[in-house]
Amino acid sequence: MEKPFQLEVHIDRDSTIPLYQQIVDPFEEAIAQGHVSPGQLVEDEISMSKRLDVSRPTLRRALQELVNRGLLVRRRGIGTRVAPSQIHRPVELSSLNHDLLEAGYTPTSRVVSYQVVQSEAKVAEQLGIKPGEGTLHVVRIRYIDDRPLAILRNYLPLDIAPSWGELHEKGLYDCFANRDIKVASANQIIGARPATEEEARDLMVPVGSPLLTMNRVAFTKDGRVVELGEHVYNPELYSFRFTVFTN
Amino acid sequence: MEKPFQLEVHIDRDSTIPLYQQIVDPFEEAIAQGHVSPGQLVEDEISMSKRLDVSRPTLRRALQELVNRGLLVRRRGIGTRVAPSQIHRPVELSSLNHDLLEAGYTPTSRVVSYQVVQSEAKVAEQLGIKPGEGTLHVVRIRYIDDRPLAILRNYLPLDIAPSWGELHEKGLYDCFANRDIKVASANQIIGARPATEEEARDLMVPVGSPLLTMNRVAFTKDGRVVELGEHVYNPELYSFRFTVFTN
DNA sequence: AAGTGGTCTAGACCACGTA
DNA sequence: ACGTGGTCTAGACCACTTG
Repeated sequence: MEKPFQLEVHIDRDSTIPLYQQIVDPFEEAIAQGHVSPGQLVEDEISMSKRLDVSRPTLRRALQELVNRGLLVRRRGIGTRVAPSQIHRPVELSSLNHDLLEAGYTPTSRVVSYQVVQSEAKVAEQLGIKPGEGTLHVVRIRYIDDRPLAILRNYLPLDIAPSWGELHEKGLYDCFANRDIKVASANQIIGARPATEEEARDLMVPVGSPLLTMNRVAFTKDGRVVELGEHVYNPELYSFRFTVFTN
Repeated sequence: MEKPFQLEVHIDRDSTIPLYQQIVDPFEEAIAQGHVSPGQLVEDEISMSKRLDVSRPTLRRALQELVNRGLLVRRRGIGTRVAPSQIHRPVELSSLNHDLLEAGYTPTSRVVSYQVVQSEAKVAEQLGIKPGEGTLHVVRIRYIDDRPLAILRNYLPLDIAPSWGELHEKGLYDCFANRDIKVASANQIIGARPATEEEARDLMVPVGSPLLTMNRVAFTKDGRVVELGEHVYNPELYSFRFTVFTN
């Protein structure tokens, strides 16, 4: 007999937060905090729905969400278990950026260029505006512990463009949040190429040394383009980590 | 008045395929085939559930799945629309690999090394075996149109290791499929670094030129590690493209 | 046989946006 | 006021695994 994990949570039926969300969030937190061990059996959905006094479909919706995020594994006839730790605790590896952040260093950004330019054909097409129309071109350099980490080049629609001062103080996405703009999805392309002379100077690396590149087009859920990014990273300080799920 | 799109689909209640799946798949196909325009309004869920003779929760489940995949956008009080094309038709850009595939060239692989080795500490830890235990180490070179595209280095558990001949004929994941092994998730790390002498020779690029690297640990849904990959790509021929959704 | 998760139903009420 | 999607319920039946 294995003792199943019972999530301790109080459901507030007067809250505006959906019931399933009131289960998902604490459960995710419990896993993140290590209050449940990876691989541990979880209380079955019938008991849990009775105990928390929600309907089975509602509880199932919560559990399904956690399965989608890779935190739970369910097997018919067997039960529900917390996913093995490796899956939701991505490998620690060599990214100085990550190490420095863990060590408490804070990243800083410097705006090195901020100007409205006529959009070239390619940029205009991706932004969904006419070629030649104005767009804000911003170049920032990101540092961590005073070491240059990346050059961030962005094209932004003028009507949602953050001010210079705003950008200097906060990240781009914080500026968006202040305008109630939520990025819902983004197309990304990751590649590599040699550093140009200017990039080498800005990042303090040899000319021609490898750079990690990321091009991004970000959308709101309505499909509006809000950001076009062309970023280059020093690969000795930065790498991309993520978990993919197959369907 | 805008005419909403009505999905033409026959629901087979005797099929073993779930009803919602019988809606998801054709809908996805209809969007991929361009039978619906991006941004086009979709029939509301009440009408659609009546028309297809399924319950509203069942239809909602299908639509929600399509929303999760970024194919539909729903707004309360407004309706459901096909997502803008940019979101589900990722940018065409400079990847010779992609171009060559489109042009009909077929990729080939050559197994350059196939041997059982004692696992080093790091490899053993990631594979979930004891250090020194045996593991199959495979090195392949992938070509496209006779140009070397990538060096694929893999460590595999011995009990699911494909034979040399098998690997030569098919891809690694095809070999897994033959053993009824389904990869459910993978942790990936993408970075860049200079080519070593050996890599430069294999990929026919200058020593020290930029390479795109991808390290992957692949899991079954039970959390079992089935593959450990250390791949390097010629960045002039290959890049990673994907869409991310924020929650 | 018993217990698990997977699918499906018919209906209710609510929140939001438009008119 | 109306129509849209969002949430929730109580219960049914099925498929799979284990004892």
